[in-house]
Amino acid sequence: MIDSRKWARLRTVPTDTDFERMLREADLRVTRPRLAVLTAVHRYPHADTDSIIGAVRADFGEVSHQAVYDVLRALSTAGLVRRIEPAGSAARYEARVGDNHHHVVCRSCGIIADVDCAVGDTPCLTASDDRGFTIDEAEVVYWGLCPECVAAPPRATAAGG
Amino acid sequence: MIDSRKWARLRTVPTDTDFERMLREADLRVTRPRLAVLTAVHRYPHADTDSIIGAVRADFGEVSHQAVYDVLRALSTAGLVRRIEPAGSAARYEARVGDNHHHVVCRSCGIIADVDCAVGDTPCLTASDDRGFTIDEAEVVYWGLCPECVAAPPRATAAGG
DNA sequence: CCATTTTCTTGAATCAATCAAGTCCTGGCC
DNA sequence: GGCCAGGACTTGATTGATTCAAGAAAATGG
Repeated sequence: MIDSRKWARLRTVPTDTDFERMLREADLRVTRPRLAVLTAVHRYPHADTDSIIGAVRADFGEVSHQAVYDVLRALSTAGLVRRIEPAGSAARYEARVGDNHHHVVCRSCGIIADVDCAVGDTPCLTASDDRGFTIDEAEVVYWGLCPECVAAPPRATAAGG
Repeated sequence: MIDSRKWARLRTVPTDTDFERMLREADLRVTRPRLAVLTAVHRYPHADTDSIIGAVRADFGEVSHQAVYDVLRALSTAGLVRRIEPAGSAARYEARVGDNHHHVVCRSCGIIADVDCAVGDTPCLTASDDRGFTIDEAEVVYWGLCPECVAAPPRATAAGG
């Protein structure tokens, strides 16, 4: 299911040592499950919790689903990963943090892609009327169809990614 | 819990007959549960399913939760109501449809307010790079704190509305 | 008023996520 | 290098929102 060798050939990515350092710098204890989850999120951007559990178990061994949930929460809180929840989908996670990028979601197959914001670093923060709210983030989700689904709509609705 | 008389004094809103006409025009059969749900969504914008069930039962009588779920789906599909799902919240519904407005969500109490888009009728539809997707909608959610929560953060986290 | 088709009721099931209690392990200390 | 305390992981149950399924009831067209 996962060919990490092939993947390693294709991209330059954080090593296990990098992940360890990231955890330490975030004041998080370094554990195998955490390294495995961090690796999985980097390897499979926008994966949902279940896929991450699968990936973690594939290249590390049995880990409880609860541990993965705990780790994902810890990493999100620490800012090492970002949690996204497109309507109609379970929570998904990505390792690209710190910039304010947005997402395109395919209505048909559910696949998600990143989109840089055109308006600068903290974009869109200007609502026409903020209703008195103190706004700190503008989240943008573009909905449509991915190239594959435009060409040939798949069997079922939503999912996968 | 619901003072419809007071509410009626304050706003001019669709009457029961209007709702009936809306349903017929959408090729939906006119039933008491549907009228009740449609009324509730108009009366309580951004309410979640559970609140809608409560409102429907309060001014109509016992209705199964399943019926409300079914009706909300039918109304959403027909475009008579719009379903929104802010991260961390259950599905919510609003009757303001047809325009592309956005939402501000309070991180503390969960309350939602409408925000008109500054950029025109079909705003934000221009992603910096659409990744080959065919985009048909841009959904914007502003996150922050509502005026009340800025002044005095409430007891618990998230919810209400 | 009847037939057809849709909608509603009842009750169970699913899925994602969380809670809780106990065991295990990491990191700091001697 | 071993010990301790608090944090992290395992196991198992539970919640909450939503959906599935089968039959009863009601709405529309004739």
